[in-house]
Amino acid sequence: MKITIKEIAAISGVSTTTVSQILNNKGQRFSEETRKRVLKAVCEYDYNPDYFAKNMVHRESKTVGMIVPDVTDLFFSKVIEGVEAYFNKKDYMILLCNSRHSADKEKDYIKQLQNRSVAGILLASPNSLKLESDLKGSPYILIDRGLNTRAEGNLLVKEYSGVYQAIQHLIDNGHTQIGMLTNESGYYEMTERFEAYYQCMKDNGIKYDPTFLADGPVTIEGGYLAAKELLEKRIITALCCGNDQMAIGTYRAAYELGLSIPNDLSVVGFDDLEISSFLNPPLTTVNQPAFDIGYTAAQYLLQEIEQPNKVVPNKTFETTFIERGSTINIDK
Amino acid sequence: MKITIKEIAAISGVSTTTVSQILNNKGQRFSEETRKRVLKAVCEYDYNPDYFAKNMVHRESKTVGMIVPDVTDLFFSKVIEGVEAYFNKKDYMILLCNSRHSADKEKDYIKQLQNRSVAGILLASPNSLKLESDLKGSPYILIDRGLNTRAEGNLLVKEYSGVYQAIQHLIDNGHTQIGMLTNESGYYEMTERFEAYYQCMKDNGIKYDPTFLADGPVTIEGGYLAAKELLEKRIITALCCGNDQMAIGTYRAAYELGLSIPNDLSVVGFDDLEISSFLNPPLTTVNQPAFDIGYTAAQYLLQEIEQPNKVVPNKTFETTFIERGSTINIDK
DNA sequence: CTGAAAGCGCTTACAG
DNA sequence: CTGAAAGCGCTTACAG
Repeated sequence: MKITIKEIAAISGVSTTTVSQILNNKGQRFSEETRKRVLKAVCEYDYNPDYFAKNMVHRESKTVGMIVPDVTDLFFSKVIEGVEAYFNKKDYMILLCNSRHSADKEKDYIKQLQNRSVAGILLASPNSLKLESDLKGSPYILIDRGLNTRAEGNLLVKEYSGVYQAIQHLIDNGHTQIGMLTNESGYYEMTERFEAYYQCMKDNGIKYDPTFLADGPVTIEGGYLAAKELLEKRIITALCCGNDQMAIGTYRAAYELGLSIPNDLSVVGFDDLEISSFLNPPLTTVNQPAFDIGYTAAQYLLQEIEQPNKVVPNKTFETTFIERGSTINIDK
Repeated sequence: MKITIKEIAAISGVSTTTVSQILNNKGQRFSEETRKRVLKAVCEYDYNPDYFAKNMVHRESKTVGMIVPDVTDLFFSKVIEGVEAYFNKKDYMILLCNSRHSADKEKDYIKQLQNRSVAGILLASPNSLKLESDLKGSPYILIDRGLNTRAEGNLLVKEYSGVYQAIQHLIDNGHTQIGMLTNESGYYEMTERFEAYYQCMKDNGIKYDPTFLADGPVTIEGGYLAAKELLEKRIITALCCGNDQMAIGTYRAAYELGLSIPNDLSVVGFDDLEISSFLNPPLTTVNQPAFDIGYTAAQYLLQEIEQPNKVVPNKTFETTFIERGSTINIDK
């Protein structure tokens, strides 16, 4: 068992009150002599106040929970990195929960986290709207979820304008047969991205054809399967993928079907993962600042925790279209 | 504030002892009637014993710490997934720490975790040997670190035989000018992989040439830079990369230098990340079971926690050479 | 079958 | 300048 404040007190010949006060820089000045004596004992025996006992009285767990749909997802792992970076500076630690896209698990995790008296919860989930009532009671921030029922603390990403720009770019380069890989399981941003695709086509007078769409999980494998299905059935010159991971899957599908990117097929993604610029050819995509999103979410959550009455601002993150080698001009 | 056991007791007109006993299925049978009454109140007010108070007496934090060098690393995120999958079943939660490859940070994290009375620590680090003395006191398992000073609980991966096989495969296919991308910052497995390369070359009578080596961080970017440096200075027909991420970087370097994979350059990686089979061409690599490694590490740690006197076995994970499209036979 | 009391390791009024 | 005592919310001997 670890050494206790009582023992430190005994060793240095003072009361526990004194030890506690000195350690917390509280109360009146103690004689330099006793301070030294206490500090020496503390140091010597490597005394650290017990976390649980301390929390019994203070109720500051200095812990937040973070729930993500998939830790191995390249976008989310970058978000986690941002969250961790901020909270680490603030002496908070993160209980990481991997929900595997399951709303039930998310619900369980929220419950568990609340039972542990976490100071707050960061939730990244397509189901977050349904879960907001469960979240009540603890401060929380929703990540990767534009709209929610609150007026503040919303982190928005310009999904729409990013994709719109990408589609416009394709059209400007002579493409009209443009497909899209979507995901209809409830990710708000996927809906936004589709809307942008739809609207941009429309604005350019290109008729919308639902057979140019394929749906699948937002993973490499999901993109591969969706792309394969789509490319086998329709002839298109460009494909807008729901995210970079799906684009990576598309590369493979194209390869297997003997289509060369970008010559036979232009491809654009969304996210601008680190890996995307290393693909062959480098992926044209839309950048969103994953690390920053996590970092900011963490920052907002801490504000909610520490200053519950202060209004948490909303924040909109820019997206940037990045042209690389996977798209080509097909006008003669 | 949450509702307390005292209030539940008051509401159901019994003592806190009774409530506690009933909730924990302890003690003598209580009359069916009082059980019901208590349970009803518990349910109605959604009472949950306070985590900290409970721990004050039980000291079972049901929490483990996990320290990884980089959460965005594709190998580690897979390991995390495995760890989480196991502990979630066991009602444990994970405090995730991202050390960013810094030994100082690792040390801090260990300290912090211990102060929080975690039940155990999972450490993935090239510095783990140096840190073992800090770890003393809590149960721990080292991940991704073949040898340590302990006789038990070692997780070994057959790094050596995997790479040996890969190199032999290259040689059998006519390659003799084989380069390697290494990392000398202390990762045990990187050393193992290099050793295998070295030995296999030697066993096949190919003279070892240190200029066929390039060193760099075990990331995509690191692989890109190292490969570029190497490929610009030496003509080689095959390159063995320290891991798949470095191989991905190599694809880009080759692309920029106008080298076609596999025609101008055969490439092999290590890890068999999900993404690797989707590369263009699909990467020839050596599979190691990242998820399993995490899962098993978690399992072993839990055993150490729950049965401190029982010997934790050692376990060796197999690696499998997987031939895909990035290597070619260059014999006529 | 049930409850009063002690104790887990801290912190914090309060008193001197 | 310092300490005795109460209290945080539980659980667990112990007693009846």
